[in-house]
Amino acid sequence: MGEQTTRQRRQARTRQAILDAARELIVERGPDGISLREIARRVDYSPAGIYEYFGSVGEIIRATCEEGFALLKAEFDRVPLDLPIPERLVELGMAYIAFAQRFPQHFLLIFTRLSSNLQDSRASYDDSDTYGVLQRCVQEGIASGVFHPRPGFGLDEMCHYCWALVHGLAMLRVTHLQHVAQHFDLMHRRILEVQVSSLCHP
Amino acid sequence: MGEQTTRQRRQARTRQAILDAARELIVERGPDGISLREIARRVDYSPAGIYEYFGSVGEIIRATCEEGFALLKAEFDRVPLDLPIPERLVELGMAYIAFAQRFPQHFLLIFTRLSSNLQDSRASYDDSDTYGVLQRCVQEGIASGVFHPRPGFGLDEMCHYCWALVHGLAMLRVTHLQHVAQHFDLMHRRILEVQVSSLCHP
DNA sequence: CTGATTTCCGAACGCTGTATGGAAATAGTA
DNA sequence: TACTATTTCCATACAGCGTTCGGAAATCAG
Repeated sequence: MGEQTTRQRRQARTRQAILDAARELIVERGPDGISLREIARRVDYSPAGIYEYFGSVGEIIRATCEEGFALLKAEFDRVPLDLPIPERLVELGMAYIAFAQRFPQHFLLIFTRLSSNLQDSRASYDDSDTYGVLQRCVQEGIASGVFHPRPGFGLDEMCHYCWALVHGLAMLRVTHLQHVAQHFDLMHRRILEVQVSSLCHP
Repeated sequence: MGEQTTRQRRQARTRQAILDAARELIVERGPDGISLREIARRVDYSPAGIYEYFGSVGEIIRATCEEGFALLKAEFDRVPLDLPIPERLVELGMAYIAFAQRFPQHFLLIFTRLSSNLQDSRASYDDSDTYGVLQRCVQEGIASGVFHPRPGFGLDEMCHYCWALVHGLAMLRVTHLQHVAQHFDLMHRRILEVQVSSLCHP
């Protein structure tokens, strides 16, 4: 049993080393720069040796994306829970965008490569309950009477509304506007404030 | 001179055949499925022969994206100009989303591969003035007093607000929600209506 | 018909992900 | 400790990719 754990620990350490190399590679070269052979070089393995730990390069990408979701969740957790709900919703949105700006390659990997990967393996992934954070915030806003749902525009629509906007803002920032030096933070905040206020007034 | 035009016409026809093959390939296999060698096979050329017409596979992608922008512009042009401005803005957004749903591979190519392509060649691309359509519509709304700008939330912010939301809705639809059978059209419309109304009330 | 130019391709280079079969290292057991 | 079984790891090979280069073929201009 102790020996088994020794093996498992070694296995886990190697797995993590592979994921670390993958993460560095993504940061350096972007989503297209991921290469199983380059990862193998960095962890001093042969290309074939990697297959003992991951079944394909797609699995490595999936695992790296899950690490990314954990990072996003960490950004969410830094938003104070005692903030008034409208402000909290704005801050959650800003956290989403901040994540995209701080880890643009991770963000792009998750939202432009993950889904095309999954249609092959049909497997799911762990998003660290990031959507749940949004959902609970909006739900709280509705329950406390701050947000006003109407027929055909309830919790689901509100959540999708919020998610789509911050997703669009973040995505545009790291793709089409990636080379624009201007700071968008203030504009983003103003936009989010307008959106949140549109949830308040019926 | 007549002979020159003969050559130029032949050249243009071959170029178009290459782009047609590229477009079909994208539709069949998605943004990752583009292959210069497969394009060459379909137009009965050798891989090296393609380089007489395009300097790299990146150039083919750029040209295909520009074709995509023209398609998007065509969707925009189907929106009646005599519609009241708020409804017109909603319809423009729906047209954007409709384009993404009708040509998901084109949409993904444009908004997830084009920008990573361009950082290499530093070159620009023709977006068929699609952003201009949005800008003029919002501008008209402000000028006619339907939309109410405020300090720190003027034309630019409004446009970015609108673009980001529809972009997020469209992107989520064709990536993370691509396998959800449910029809999102009604939800999208409701969301856009809420957003546009938030531009009207100060 | 001749010379210049454009068009096209065969071959090669270096890169990629992945499958296979067997060697090396490690583990459990007698 | 010695033997067997399992896990770990790699050399090799295969098929694909984008791109470059040199020269052949076709087309053009004079």
